[in-house]
Amino acid sequence: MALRPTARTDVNRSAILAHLGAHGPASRAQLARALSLSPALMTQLSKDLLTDGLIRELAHQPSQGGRPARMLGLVASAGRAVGVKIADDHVAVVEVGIDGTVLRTASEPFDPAASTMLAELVDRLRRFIAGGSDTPLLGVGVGVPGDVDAQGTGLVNAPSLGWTNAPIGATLRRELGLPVLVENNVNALAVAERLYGLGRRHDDALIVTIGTGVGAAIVLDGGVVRGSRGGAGEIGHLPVATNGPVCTCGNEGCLETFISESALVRIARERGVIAPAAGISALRAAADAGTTAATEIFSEAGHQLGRALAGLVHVLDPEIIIVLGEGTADWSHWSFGFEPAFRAALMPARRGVPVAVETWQDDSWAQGAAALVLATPFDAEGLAGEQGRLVRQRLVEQAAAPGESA
Amino acid sequence: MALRPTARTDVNRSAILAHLGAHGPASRAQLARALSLSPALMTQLSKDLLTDGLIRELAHQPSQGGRPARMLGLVASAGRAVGVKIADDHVAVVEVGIDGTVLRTASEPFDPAASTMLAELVDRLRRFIAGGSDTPLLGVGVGVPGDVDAQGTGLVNAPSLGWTNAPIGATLRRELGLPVLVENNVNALAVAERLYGLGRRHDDALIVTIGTGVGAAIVLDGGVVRGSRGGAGEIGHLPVATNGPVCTCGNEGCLETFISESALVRIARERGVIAPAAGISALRAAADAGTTAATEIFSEAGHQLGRALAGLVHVLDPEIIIVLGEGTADWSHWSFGFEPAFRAALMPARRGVPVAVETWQDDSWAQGAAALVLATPFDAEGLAGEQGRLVRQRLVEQAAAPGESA
DNA sequence: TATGGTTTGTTTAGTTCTGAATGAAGGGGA
DNA sequence: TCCCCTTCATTCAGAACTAAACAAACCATA
Repeated sequence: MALRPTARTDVNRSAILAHLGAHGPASRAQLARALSLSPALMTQLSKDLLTDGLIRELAHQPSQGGRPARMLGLVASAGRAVGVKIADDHVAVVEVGIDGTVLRTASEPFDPAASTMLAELVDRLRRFIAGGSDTPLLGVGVGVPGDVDAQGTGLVNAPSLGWTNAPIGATLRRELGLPVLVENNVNALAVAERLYGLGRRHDDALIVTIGTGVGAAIVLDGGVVRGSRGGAGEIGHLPVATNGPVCTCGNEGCLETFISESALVRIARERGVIAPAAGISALRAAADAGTTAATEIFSEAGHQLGRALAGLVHVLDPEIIIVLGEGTADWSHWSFGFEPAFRAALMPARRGVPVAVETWQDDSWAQGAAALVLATPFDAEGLAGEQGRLVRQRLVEQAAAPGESA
Repeated sequence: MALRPTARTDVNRSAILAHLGAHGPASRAQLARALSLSPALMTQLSKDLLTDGLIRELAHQPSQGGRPARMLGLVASAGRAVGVKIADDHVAVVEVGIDGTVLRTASEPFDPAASTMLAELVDRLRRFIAGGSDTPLLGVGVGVPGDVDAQGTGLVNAPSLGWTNAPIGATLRRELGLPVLVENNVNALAVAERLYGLGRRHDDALIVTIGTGVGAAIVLDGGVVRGSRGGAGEIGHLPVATNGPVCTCGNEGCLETFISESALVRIARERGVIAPAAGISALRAAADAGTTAATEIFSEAGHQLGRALAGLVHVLDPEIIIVLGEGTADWSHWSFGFEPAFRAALMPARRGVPVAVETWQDDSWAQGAAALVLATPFDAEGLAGEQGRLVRQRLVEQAAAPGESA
């Protein structure tokens, strides 16, 4: 493919801002190296950004053998973003600063199958946004448990929510008058992980979530893989056994039927480890208390996950596997089965692939969605399309004239 | 002629040439759209290429509502490339024109485990190249059954050849004095498929080879995925059964233990379908003759492959699956088991993914390797690195001064 | 304390590329 | 036939970018 020099300055100015936001203050020389731009251009661009009030000069850094670097830092009030996580029973919303820090959170019950669903969603977001600070709001990121045709369009197919071609992006955009980016929730998480988490240092990573279900996002050559219809990363329906429980998808032996939360609960009930009406918390408590039958259930799940991920390491050759999600709270129990199965199933040449478990917070999903907005400056290939351009535009415009914010 | 064309012009000039080679003649406007360049720049670049004699103006095309397009086409004598396939018992070499057509082929026995292996390889290539036409030779592409650190470096790890960090790229480059690109053979095939085959119309594809082993290459967002160490696409060791035959990698239930050529032969012998000393051709003959026990073996292999590929469709969300390799000759037998297993294992939303079986020729592997050289112009991200730059340079220089001294 | 080396940042001159206006060449309807 | 529309291609002013030289600030070492 040829280079896309369209709107280069726009992309480069934003890339500087994003880099400062993601990696903290940096010198002009560091930025030039990181973004593959000439020092000459960095001088020019940083001058513009300084006069626009988007960045400012910080203290000098001690010399590293030559002239000491004058650091550049973001002006924190330059912008903020709103992230939305849509689940099958609630909506979580967060407001994050341009540097990725969470400023405000909210969570409310929500019925995605209701006919008034879209109006309700708009209403909730309007109220949340109204309560925010007065720094420019750059846009809204939405994470959904399903396939999204394109981030900028935001047409969602999510069987678990009962959605078929739900026009989330277009509707929110029209009603809120803001740039809106919609993406699969695991992919959004991967974007956040790449900006702020461990993925920052890895251009090829496999990001796996465990919780109510199991999901994955694929980072290759620094970008999150979407696939032809935005559906890449669906590892829950990898066949891992020739005969096994019947999955919701109609098949036997899907990975999900062994390791999803409901699968663990089902197994625990069958084996009498927990009461017929008890749930995952009972199983977790039993395992934490050292009940062998309970820890075995987690360990077996870890075993299945380990084998499946080893297969994916062979297919994708990532540098690292990063595990996230509500289920990571029980990782100590999973790892008993995971580690031996994973390592044994790997070819010798791949046996060194590290597996990292990131700390998980309640609002991580929504934070990931917000990262969609804050990541747009990196989006040179136009993954976010027109909406990404609008986000960049708002960042530059509103900072230049901070008076009328929507 | 331009005084000092920088990297970007170089890339764009080459992108034009590659597009013409891959997709046939095109108008300036079409090229501008395809390569995301402005029409203004296309005018400039095509003028340069015309005066350099690399392209020429063809006939007008009938109007499509406006001014008719004046088509531009490659000058066929602008260059050629050599492709090398290295297998565990022989080496195949082809010479292809800039438009991808095979001009000449050769195949000789070869022992990759011999200590004189590199010298032998150089010798064979020297002799082959000496017999070629006098159009400029742009470079040599090498396909190997193993992991390659980077196309331009060409450090190969190939257990099946007994190679550990074999410096194929550096050695050939030094000895031949030509740009050399080394890549995993399935990845090279994917590059060719993307340039000349069905993959031309698909930015996200899964390319699967069946034959002595089973392999895959992943095309995402238009590019062939290499993974962190050039090892992506290894699907032979996906775990597909909880207990099964022990694989050469030491595990149980790898896909390869069910569907590789040696696995089929082993099963056929166990079941008495073929004689204990007979091989794959005997099994094939039996199946072609309609022997149920033989067709069943293929059908079972198809079943396993179908389930595994369905899993990968969920993970990668390709637009299409393309099947290649020596084994495609028996596809009619495979498909009995493949189709139902594949379709059934897919989630409803993905059930429409087409599976295409491409015609296979003996020299397809080597042709794929040659495509590495001819594809370098597309290589904006520098996958081929310095060697790619050299290929482009040769293309421009040699065409600018054909025959004369430079 | 000079001297040379290193890293950072700026300036200058010149190239590459885009946007917008314009010309070129044809189709189709009243 | 004339007029408007579409698509293809070129021209030109100016923006974006780079390379290369230079200036600034600091360290190390003799």
